[in-house]
Amino acid sequence: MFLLVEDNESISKGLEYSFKQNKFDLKIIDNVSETIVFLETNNPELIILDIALPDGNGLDLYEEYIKEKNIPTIFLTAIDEEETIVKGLNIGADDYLTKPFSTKELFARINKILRQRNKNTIIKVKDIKFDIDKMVVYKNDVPVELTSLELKILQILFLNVNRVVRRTFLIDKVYEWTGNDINDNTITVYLKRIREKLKTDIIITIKGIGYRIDEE
Amino acid sequence: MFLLVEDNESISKGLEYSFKQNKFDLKIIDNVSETIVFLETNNPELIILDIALPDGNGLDLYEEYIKEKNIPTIFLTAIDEEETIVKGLNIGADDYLTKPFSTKELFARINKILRQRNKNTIIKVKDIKFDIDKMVVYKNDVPVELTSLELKILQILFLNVNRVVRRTFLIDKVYEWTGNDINDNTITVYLKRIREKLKTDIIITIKGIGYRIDEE
DNA sequence: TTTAAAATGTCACTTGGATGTCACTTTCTT
DNA sequence: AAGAAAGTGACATCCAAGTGACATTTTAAA
Repeated sequence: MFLLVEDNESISKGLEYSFKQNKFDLKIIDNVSETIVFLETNNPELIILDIALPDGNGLDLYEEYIKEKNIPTIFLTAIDEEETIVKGLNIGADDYLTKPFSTKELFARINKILRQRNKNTIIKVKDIKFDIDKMVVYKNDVPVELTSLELKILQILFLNVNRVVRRTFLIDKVYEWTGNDINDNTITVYLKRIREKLKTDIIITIKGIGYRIDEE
Repeated sequence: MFLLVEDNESISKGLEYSFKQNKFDLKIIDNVSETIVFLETNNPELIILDIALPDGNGLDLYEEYIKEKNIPTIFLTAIDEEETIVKGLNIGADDYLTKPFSTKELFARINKILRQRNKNTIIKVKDIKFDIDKMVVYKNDVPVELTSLELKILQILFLNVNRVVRRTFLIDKVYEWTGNDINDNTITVYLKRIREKLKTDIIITIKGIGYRIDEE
């Protein structure tokens, strides 16, 4: 099932029709908050996401609720937003279209993404490989046994290669479901354990801020 | 056997040669009516179909005689027909190529389609075989008796070979029709029963995340 | 319709690895 | 050099998955 998040009715009605023509199941939502709720219990195979929405910003929505779920996303942007978006793009897994766009082009992009999808999403940095679909980490092609929280944390870092991940962000993401107050040191300890198991130095500490993985 | 329906001789001769090179059996027909007759008694595994034909339209031919037979089809189109075709496309099972195209690309698409085809019927991992069409599971070619829910769960795992399937996802999929709240442990128990019946270790537990079947 | 067998869903219990925190040390920054 | 942030090793606790048994529901057979 596909998800379209778009508040412009002329666009959403049009796509609704085209998708039906092609026998695709398309769910349409026109605001951020409903989308968040929807994603709690649904896993669309692909999301088409407008950037400008009545109650928020598509990019933020993506960063906070979609990225981690690793759902392929196509952004819809007005031309003047183009600059903004390209920056945040996890190119390969995601794509964007500038309005106005042709349905044909949209379908072409969907095809491209779904084709890629069938391959595994693997992120490689130096001698460490993270297979997101399998949720397995390899060092020199040998699987490394990580616990679920270690995986979760490392995944966040890998999904943000070349970008600093704040400690607070990690705590938020990893423990959002529970109401527990988590000791700040816990994150430190996990980072230690991850480094220990991977025997690697790819995770850089930025003191006072967080951690970052660099690719060369 | 493959079927090419194309009236442009420079294309058909070229492909005839390429297919022979690759030891593929290719039947060539240059019009609609003969194709209809041919399909009454033959079932090519894939059809490459030109849209513009001397005595009719490839799309109509497809709609009326091919679609129902569920034969994978690649359309050949001139650029200005592109708009028309994309609409009718059963994306995934079918594909299209814009003329001029490279033989290499054509073969790539054929491969892709045939791969999907095979993948969707029988999936084999180690000594376990899952026939999706029949919905039967074999261990060393001996059918194993699974209940319907056990099958459903195993099917989801097999359709996601090499990918983690989250427990929540399993619950969603298996019980989407009912509104019942399902005990989380239920999934655990089913996994136990499946493993018991199959006497296999192909289902890997990823603690805190879900389950995964790996093909080697 | 009745009845037995099979399927399904839940419970209580176990277990070993996962998790979170502490007290302490080291490193970085100014 | 001092203070703050991050790293370390050890430890107590917890919890997710696994298990066997059982109650209930569905199905098919008599």
